[in-house]
This record gives sequence, C-alpha cells and structure tokens, in this order.
Amino acid sequence: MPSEWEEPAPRDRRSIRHQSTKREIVESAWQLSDERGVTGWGLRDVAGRVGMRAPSLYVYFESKSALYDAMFADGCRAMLDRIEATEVDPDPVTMLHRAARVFFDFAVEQPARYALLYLRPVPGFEPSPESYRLAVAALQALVDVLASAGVRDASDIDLFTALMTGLASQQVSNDPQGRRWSQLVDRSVDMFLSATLDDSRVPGASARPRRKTNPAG
Amino acid sequence: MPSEWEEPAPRDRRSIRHQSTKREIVESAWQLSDERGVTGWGLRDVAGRVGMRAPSLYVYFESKSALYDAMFADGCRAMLDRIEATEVDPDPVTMLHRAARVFFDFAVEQPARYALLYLRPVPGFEPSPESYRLAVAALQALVDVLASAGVRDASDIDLFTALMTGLASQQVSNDPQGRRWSQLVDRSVDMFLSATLDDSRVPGASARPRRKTNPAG
DNA sequence: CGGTTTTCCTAACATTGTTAGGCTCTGCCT
DNA sequence: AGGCAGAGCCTAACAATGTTAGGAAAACCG
Repeated sequence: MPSEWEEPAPRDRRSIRHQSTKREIVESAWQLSDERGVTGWGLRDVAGRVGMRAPSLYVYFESKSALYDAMFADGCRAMLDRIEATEVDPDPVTMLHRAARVFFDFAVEQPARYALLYLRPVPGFEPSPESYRLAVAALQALVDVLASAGVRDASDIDLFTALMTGLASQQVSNDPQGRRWSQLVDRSVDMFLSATLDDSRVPGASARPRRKTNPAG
Repeated sequence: MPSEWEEPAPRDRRSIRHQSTKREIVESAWQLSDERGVTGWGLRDVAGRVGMRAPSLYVYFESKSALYDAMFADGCRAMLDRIEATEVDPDPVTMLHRAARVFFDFAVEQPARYALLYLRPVPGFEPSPESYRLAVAALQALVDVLASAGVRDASDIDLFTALMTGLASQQVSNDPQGRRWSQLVDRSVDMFLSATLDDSRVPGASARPRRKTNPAG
C-alpha cells in the first residue's frame, strides 16, 4: 500500500503542493478555532482565509467532518510530540508530576486542540480509524510515561487520566487564564501518589497501598 | 414581581395550559436527546412529536437556545432533587461516598441530562442567568453534602468535583453500560479521603492530611 | 354576541454543508 | 511543439436548519 500519509510519490511535484495547501487549510481552521471556538466557523470562513470559495475545499477534504478529522490527527501529533519530548527522570514522583504537567499544560496552552481531542465538541464528528490510531498512540505514550513513574495498574491509569481530564476541563471552561487549577494538578498528583504507589517508592506516602472500598449503604 | 417561573396567575386557565404544553415540548426534547443525542434533533422533530409544525414552537420558546435553556433548568432541578434526597448519615466517610454516588449515578442513569448540564455539547448555548442560578443551587447543595462529610476547603471541593466530572465523563463516553468506572468512583473517594481528611475523622487514613507539593523541576 | 388574545398554520428567508458542471492552467507524453 | 488528462478553482444551485411575517381559527372574557 502506498501509505499516502508519508512522502507523496517524490516524482510528483503537484502532490507536494496539494499536501501543502491541505496543511494551510488545517492551520487556518485551527486559527479560526482559537478565535471563535472549535464550532464557531464555517467552510466559507476557512475558504476565505486561504483565498478560496467554500466548494473548492472539497478538492482537499471530502467533507467538513474530514477537515475536522485532519485537525484531530494534527492535534494528536502535537500531543504526541509533547509527550515524547518529556525528559526521563529516575525519580518516579518527578515523572508522575511531569506526566500530569504535559497533559495539563497542553490543555492550557492549546485549548482549542485540547477541546477537539478530549472534549469532543463537534456534534456529528467521530475520528476516522487512522486518526483514532494516532489518539491511541498518544495515549499509549502517556501510559509509557506513567509506567516509568511506576504506575502500571490499568485502573490506576484510568483514575489518573480521569483526574487529569477533569482538572483540565475545569481549567479550560472555568478559568482559562488563572493558575488555580494548575496548583490543583500538583495536589492531585500528590493525592494520587499517596493512594496508589507503595511506600517503598514514596517514603512519605501512606503504608496502606490500597484501602478497601467502602460503598455507602 | 410576578416571578413567572412559579405558579402562573392562578386565575388564568390558559396560562396553565401554556405551561403544560411547554413541559410537553421539553419532555419531547429530552426524549429525542436520549434517542439521538443532545444535538441530534431539530425543531421540526420536536414539533412533530407534539403534533405541531416548527414555527409554532416559537409561541412557547423564543429560540432553540431558549428551549435548551428550559431543558437545562429542568435538568438542574432533577439533579437538585437527587442531591436533596440524599439521606444524611453521621459518618462522614459514608456521606462522601453518597455525595460521589449521587453525582455519578446521575451521569449513568440520565446521560443526556448529564451531558447537557456538565459537558455542554451545544455549540452556541449558554444558560440564562435564571437557569445558571439553578445550576449554582445544585452545586451548592452538593457542597452542603460535602460539608456534612467534613470537606469544607474550597480547593478540596474543586478537586472532588473535578474527580467526579472526570470519572463521569469517562463513564458516559467510554463505557455507557459497564460498571468499570463505577468501581473507580469508590476507589477515588477512598483516595480522596486518605489525602484530605485528617485522621481524627478517618481512623484508617494517612496521618499526613496535606503533603507538600512536589512540582517536577 | 363583540373584541381580544392565544395558538397554530403556511410561505418564505438566511445560513449552513454539499453537489453539479464548467473553465483554466499545469505538466506529462509522443 | 501539440495535445490531452487531470488538478484546481469557480459559479449556481440544492437540501436542511433556525427563524420571521402574516394570517386564520379557536379560546376566552366582558
């Protein structure tokens, strides 16, 4: 299979121009998403920004949903890059804080990308299998970082991601500028640490690595 | 002031019919939201379900957004009812589990309502001041329950709500049927307990009520 | 019963995403 | 060079959506 996502047959100069225009469209769409929200623009707006009329966009994307899909894939790559750029540290506690940070900072610095990737604000849109694979890759990269922080149990990972998405969403929707939720990230990591890591790793943590559940009767 | 949100001048029989039709419309809208998602229907659909044509809905709501607002208010009251129906228990740990449950169960049993209230899936929609007040009332009721569970610090409350919204969202979007995230709710409450409550309240909890933050450098 | 208001309708408009069909220019092939 | 396939872009137009205008019937109230 020609793979199509990598180098487009190097002999074809037009294909290069095609891909470059595609990128330009996606970038304009992100720009508009930053300004007016992920759903706050139409195809005529994007087209105008790249000097076209709306129907011409269909040369590059078969639908608006396909454009969102390209944006989604683009966002996943951005997230993946951040995660993979995380410096490793021998201390698991430090690593856990970094894992939390890379996720939360992404939400703060790229709210539109964060929203499209994790809040799914576009009614009909579902990522294509290809893009979804990228999302899984990003998640997997995060899981790897967590593993290097000593978090390997599946439900610990779920708990961590739920915590992070919860905080990030609150940040994005309630407090786009302030640092209030940012501080809560560090606190929640400490909380998470004291509840999941065993004390051999975290000298200060509780000796009870997993307490029994106490459902309210 | 006539208040208008409560009893409509009791002498006017028409006003009663008006309010009743309004309720019927809102209920049909919820029905459609349950079937096709909060954004998966149009005014013509709702109208059809109550035996009308779309423009007639404008007798009752000045816009689709106003209909969403009525749904929002309705959802807030449903949530408020649940919270206020929470039985009090002298044991703070039990109370905290109940607080988590009432929130999470709402998300599981009324996914459409949960989505409209907390996930905000409708692009242009912002709740009106009146409806927003209801949302605040529901939040306040939850805060009161948390207070009765010994959680009074503002950032503890934020942490708790972020945790709950994170878990509930994961449940709603990843696992609408299973009980996986449900179990995580109890675990996360335990985690929360061990990190926030002081040990005088929870005999089994860690003796360190608040650990110092350790930002990754 | 007369007048007013409520309720509901049809017709139509603006804005969307989208399709059809045609012009123009590029770039490859003989 | 000539010619042709196709890429890129256009205008016109369609379908669906929320919404407005304006009118007819029904309900109410004196």
